[in-house]
Amino acid sequence: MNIGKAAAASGISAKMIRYYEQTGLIPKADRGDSGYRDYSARDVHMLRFIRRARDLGFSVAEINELLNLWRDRSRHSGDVKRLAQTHIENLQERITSLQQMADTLQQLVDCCAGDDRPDCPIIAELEEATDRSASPPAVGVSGFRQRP
Amino acid sequence: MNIGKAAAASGISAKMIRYYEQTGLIPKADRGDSGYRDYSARDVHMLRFIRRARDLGFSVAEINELLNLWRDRSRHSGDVKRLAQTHIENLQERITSLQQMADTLQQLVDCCAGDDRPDCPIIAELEEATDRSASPPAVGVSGFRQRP
DNA sequence: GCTTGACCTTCCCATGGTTGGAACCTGCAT
DNA sequence: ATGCAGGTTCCAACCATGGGAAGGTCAAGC
Repeated sequence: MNIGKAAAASGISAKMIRYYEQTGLIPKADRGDSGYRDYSARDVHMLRFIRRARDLGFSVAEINELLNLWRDRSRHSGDVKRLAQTHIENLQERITSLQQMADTLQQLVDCCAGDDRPDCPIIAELEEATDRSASPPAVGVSGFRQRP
Repeated sequence: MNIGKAAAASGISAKMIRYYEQTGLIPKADRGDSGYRDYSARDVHMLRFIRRARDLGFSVAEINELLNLWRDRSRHSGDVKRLAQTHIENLQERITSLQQMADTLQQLVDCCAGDDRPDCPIIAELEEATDRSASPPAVGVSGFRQRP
């Protein structure tokens, strides 16, 4: 099977398959007489494995570990579980960080009139942070009010 | 004020200040006789503005727009609000995506015994996705059960 | 004056995962 | 034979950031 077929069958682009081979994530593919890479069903299986791991947000380094565990028939599921849990914690950290950004920004947006006047709490906040997390004003961010 | 002081005062590293200048996000700094960059309090103000925008997850391109709006005294707050709202949507998309990953993975982790045996629903899932989103099995992912 | 250490300058390189393109070769169908 | 689709390698770019080398400058202490 050519790299194009393998790409279509696995959901990983031909470009990335070559890249994974180059960086050692996957072993070097066999080559036919023409020099074209040749992939077996087993290879595609591995590529699909990689694809699903990427879909779950694992880094290439983590996928490397997962592949080793996958190949290791005497693996301990505890090792897999630890890896996954660490990754979940990683994801949660990123989520928390992004959510904080979104929340802060949403507060500002809620206070912004959004009209043709220049006064804007969003700009004001960026200009001079009021550290609302320490002492949140009850009335609203930066004291701005919507146009009545 | 030297770049080091400006960096400390703004929270942006000297490296990044030079980078922002090079890429045109900020104007070229004045230079003293020695060739050292010289920053005014106003410059630091702008750098802090940038820093806060980055803390809210805005990209450099978006910060460029924000800076233009900041400098524009006849800006329309509606423009700022739109920019911020688009960014919030962007953040929410990323959050949703990450949360889905975390949820899926958490389900798998919950089903994994995490002991010294090789059987592992996480590996099994990666090996052959069961597309649980389409028809979620009530009993558990991949039918794995914890060791009783 | 001279040394020392901290700071500045520019320039290049690396990260991670992915995509794009150029230049060239092969396989297959007409 | 001709053309096109798809393979090959290599090089570059993205974004934001950090690291480091090689060399110039400032300020303090002797």
